[in-house]
Amino acid sequence: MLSGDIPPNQTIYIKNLNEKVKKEELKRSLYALFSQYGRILDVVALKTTKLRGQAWVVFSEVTAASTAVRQMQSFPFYDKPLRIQYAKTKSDCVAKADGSFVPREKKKRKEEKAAEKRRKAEETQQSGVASNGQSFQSNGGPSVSQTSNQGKPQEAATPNNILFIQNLPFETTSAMLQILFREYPGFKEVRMIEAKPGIAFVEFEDDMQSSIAMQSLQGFKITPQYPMAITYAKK
DNA sequence: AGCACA
Repeated sequence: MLSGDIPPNQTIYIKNLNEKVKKEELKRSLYALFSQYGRILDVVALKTTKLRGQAWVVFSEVTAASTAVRQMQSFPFYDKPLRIQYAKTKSDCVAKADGSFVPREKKKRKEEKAAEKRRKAEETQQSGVASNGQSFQSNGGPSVSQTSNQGKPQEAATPNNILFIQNLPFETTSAMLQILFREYPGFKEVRMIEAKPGIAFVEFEDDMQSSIAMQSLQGFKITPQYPMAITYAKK
């Protein structure tokens, strides 16, 4: 099997990520890029020596993960092709949702393993040694787990640097759209067609930049009754 | 290359 015989999982494991990208930006960009395949429950990325260059994107549906694995395979992301597989284990946020979550002991490192051993010994002989002097200060990360966003359903959406905007109020002008879209890096131009009111094309320099703008402005209302619907233009 | 949940 191409995915390295790992069974399907609603979480995808991504490697070969550009390690120069800062963690929060990386998470945001991954969220932006992958939310086209479905609702994302969490994005996990750490920059420890063991885990830099990798990330996990947790979808609410396995089918969304499958589509993402296929369609975003080798997608150039910060100048490096994504390598995507299914994750090997269930994500905590999923376990928490289905009730199977059990907080793990931190047996990641040798010292911690040793600590655990000590602890176990302690347990068995009921000695009251309060030896664990670790003042465990979690390094204050805001842990940007996205709150409930509306996920766009999963269709064969092939990324494109050109976005297709629909459901615009007829009075929308390209100048109005420019004001919105030019905030996003890589913006090139807005094109509208006189004969077809309510739609527009917005071009970016590349797929990634268009994806980020799409995610950010998805559903944006120019007027209250018209949330804009953004998809990739057809190639 | 590397599968975690600060």
